[in-house]
Amino acid sequence: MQQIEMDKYFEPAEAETKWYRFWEENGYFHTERDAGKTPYTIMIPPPNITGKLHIGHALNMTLQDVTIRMKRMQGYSALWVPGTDHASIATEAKIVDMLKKEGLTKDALGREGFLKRAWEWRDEYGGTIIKQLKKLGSSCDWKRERFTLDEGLSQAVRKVFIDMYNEGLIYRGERLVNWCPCCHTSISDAEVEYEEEQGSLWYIRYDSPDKSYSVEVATTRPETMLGDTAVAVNPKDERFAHMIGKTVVVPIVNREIPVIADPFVEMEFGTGAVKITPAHDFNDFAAGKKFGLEIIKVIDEDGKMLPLVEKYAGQDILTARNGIVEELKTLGCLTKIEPYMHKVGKCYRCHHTVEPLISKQWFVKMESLAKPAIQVVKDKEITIIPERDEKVYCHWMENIQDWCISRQLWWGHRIPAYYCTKCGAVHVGESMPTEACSCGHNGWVQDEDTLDTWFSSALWPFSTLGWPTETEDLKYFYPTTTLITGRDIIFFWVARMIFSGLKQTGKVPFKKVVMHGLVRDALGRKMSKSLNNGVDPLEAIAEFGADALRFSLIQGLNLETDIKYSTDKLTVAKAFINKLWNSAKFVFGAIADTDFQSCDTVRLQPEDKWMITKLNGVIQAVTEELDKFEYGLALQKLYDFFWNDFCSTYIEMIKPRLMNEGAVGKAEAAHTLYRAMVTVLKLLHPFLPFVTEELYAKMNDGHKEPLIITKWPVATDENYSADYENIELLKSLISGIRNVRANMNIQPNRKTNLIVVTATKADFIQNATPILQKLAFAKEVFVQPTKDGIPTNAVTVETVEATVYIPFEDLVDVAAEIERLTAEKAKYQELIDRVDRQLSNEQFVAKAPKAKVDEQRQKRADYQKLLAATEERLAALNK
RNA sequence: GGGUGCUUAGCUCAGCGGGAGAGCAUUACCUUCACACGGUAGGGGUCACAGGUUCAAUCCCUGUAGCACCCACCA
Repeated sequence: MQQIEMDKYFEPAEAETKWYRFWEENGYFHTERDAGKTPYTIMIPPPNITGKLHIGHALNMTLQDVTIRMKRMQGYSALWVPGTDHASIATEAKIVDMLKKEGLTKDALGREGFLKRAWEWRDEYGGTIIKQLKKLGSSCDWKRERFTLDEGLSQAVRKVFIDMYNEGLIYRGERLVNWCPCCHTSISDAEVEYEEEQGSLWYIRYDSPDKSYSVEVATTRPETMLGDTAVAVNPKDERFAHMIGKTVVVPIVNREIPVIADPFVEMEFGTGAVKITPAHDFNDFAAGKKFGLEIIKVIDEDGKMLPLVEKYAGQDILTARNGIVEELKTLGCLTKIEPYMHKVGKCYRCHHTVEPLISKQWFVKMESLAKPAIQVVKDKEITIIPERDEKVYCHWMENIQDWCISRQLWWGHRIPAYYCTKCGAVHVGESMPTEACSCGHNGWVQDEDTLDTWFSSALWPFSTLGWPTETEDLKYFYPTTTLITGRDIIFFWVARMIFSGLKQTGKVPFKKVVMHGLVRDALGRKMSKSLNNGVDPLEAIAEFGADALRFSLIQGLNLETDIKYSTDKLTVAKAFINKLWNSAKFVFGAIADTDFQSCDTVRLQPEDKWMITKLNGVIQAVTEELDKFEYGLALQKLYDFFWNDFCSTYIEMIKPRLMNEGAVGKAEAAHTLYRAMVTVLKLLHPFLPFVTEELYAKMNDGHKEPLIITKWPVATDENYSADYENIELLKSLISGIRNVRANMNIQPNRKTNLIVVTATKADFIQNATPILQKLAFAKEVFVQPTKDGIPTNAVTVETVEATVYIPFEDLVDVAAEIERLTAEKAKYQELIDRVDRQLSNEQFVAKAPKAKVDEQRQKRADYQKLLAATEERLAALNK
């Protein structure tokens, strides 16, 4: 056997740079339409240009890359379109922060100046994130990289807005919206997160004008009372029946407001009466509309008090709240304060408390869009994986409210709406009207607002392929095949792509959606800056390599749950890669030394056939698991196969043949070894692209193509079940022998003769002598059909088809062997008893399937045989 | 308040109607010619709890508890 000159360990850094450049420069990531192939399209969830790669991106990218690399190898026209998202609100906030450090503000720069800075930001950080995606090994088609603010995508956005406006699906209205006073913009319902917070419940008494009766209300927000325009009670509530239709007076502002009755009021909660502030609460807004109440704004866009009462004007909410509570105390209207835990809406970007505010905004009418979007999922035109997320999706879609799409931000797609500066008439179109308004005035101004960032990403699957132009790419690659994304953006993004795709293209945007969980730390906590428990993927790559990071993210992965991640997983990954590296070194030596290509199947040995059988099994299993997006199981099956079957069993079994000149089937061993190694490299390539490509390049077998574009393995129909069973028997003999030797404390360097008694497997066992010598520490192996003439002083290993006798010579303790056999005997007896309990149960014999009953009978016979043999040995030793 | 899911070895996770599994960690032994980032053998689990269905339940059904996530206008 030749020794191959190879580094002791795989060096990731060098290989990663080398191979990534090689793949990219040779165009292996680039995909063109090919009528002879089936397209397989994945659109990247475009990362924001706000920051750097985090572990969640690493997981998401790895899963997409595993899938696209397999599909590429399977001969699909595999396209993975990359790109980035302008992320309006998040990016704008970052830029504002940056300006603040320079002593600048948005207003000081003006819209144009601000946008110039924003584009500079994009050029810098958009490039950074792309470089980092490449570090992971992502095989995206970079020639097709897109950005949500690209001209093409912007045109798609304008067209959608204009068309839907003309259809009446987009409208402008003055409504109560979620307002973030920090980001200074409206946000959609989906962008509000609710957090538990310790607050108080204040009880306030509202008297009637003549003080003949009064009503107490309970509120978590006393400051909004300045805008109260009614008190509501439940119509069934007799406590308040006498005052329904009458009035009470709001303290401080001394406004006389009606007492109204509506079933939405919970009689049991608080006092059973609720103050109505239509301008600052969704529930109250609805009630206000229903009862035609006046809407009085209390709080402005900055979260400051409006001048309803002079002394509170301009105060922030909490200051005003304290003042008002004090004043109510003085007036004697505050009857009780109790602590109260409640959920408060927070902005998902900046986590400031969201303020419901009356505002004129643009909305998408959802009802008609939601229905078909639910239908395609129910009809399985779109398969959501894991399946249970289907329910989550449908439930949300069925209860969807209109989508507020306008944002009071500058960074984004500006709304293509123009207003007459005289009469305010609205014109929606590609550009500013040149003609006069119907009022006769000719002066227009464009809407200042931009669109929700998700409005443009909703179009991503088709806008990236050239839509609204009916391009050839669009026809070929759309609908896309699979979307792989985190569960956290199911509503923000996945849902909106589905209804947008259906509406704009008449087709589903993708056929499958694969959703994965969040990456958490080892204790299951979210990774966050404040906890400082994050794992930096770039650091992990620097220390362990991109392959190791990818492996560590997939190992033990399931799509249902969040992923608990710890750096221990990187150590496991590194050990695996090391094992792969060294096994390859061994294989290269074997094939360099042998005319392995001249394999003759006639000379294949049982262990070769066993290996081929196992190989077919793993090819099928890995392919099936990956097609089900069971990445964790696919990798686990590969791991087990590679480590146990390939390395520990097969390589060890063929070493005697490879080491001996002229051994029977030497070329066949080398060939099977080669065949298995190539298959392992191919199956592992999607998971570990760099080390597998490096090893494949080092393999001196005359191949021309790099691994990335070789054919994915397919199982053959070779059937070697008899040989397979023989090797399984041999394995159990070997482990039995090792077991008793370890029990007897026999050192490995002490070889012993083996006498194998077998009526059925004599030839096979005799031929396996070199394997038994290597793996079972045998000196010589004698095979005989009966136990005639076997010496009494021997240790035994019993199997159903063969018994191994290991003569003692001098070192073995007879008493210990008797003890061991006694334990064996008890074990067999227990097994027999268990089977007997079943077989003596008439119900079991009568009702269980016949095959199962036969199986148990066979088991009993086998155990009985082993028990008898053990008893016989005991009797002999006891003499 | 509703919904969904989870609970299997110290940890991360498989499995699944008929003898409890893997990896890591741990114990003992071994530097044997690919690999000590290795090898061999071992220890460790009333498969959350309580009922039910069944000849048979870790696996199916119901309930309970704990945990997680999602949704929702009880002020």
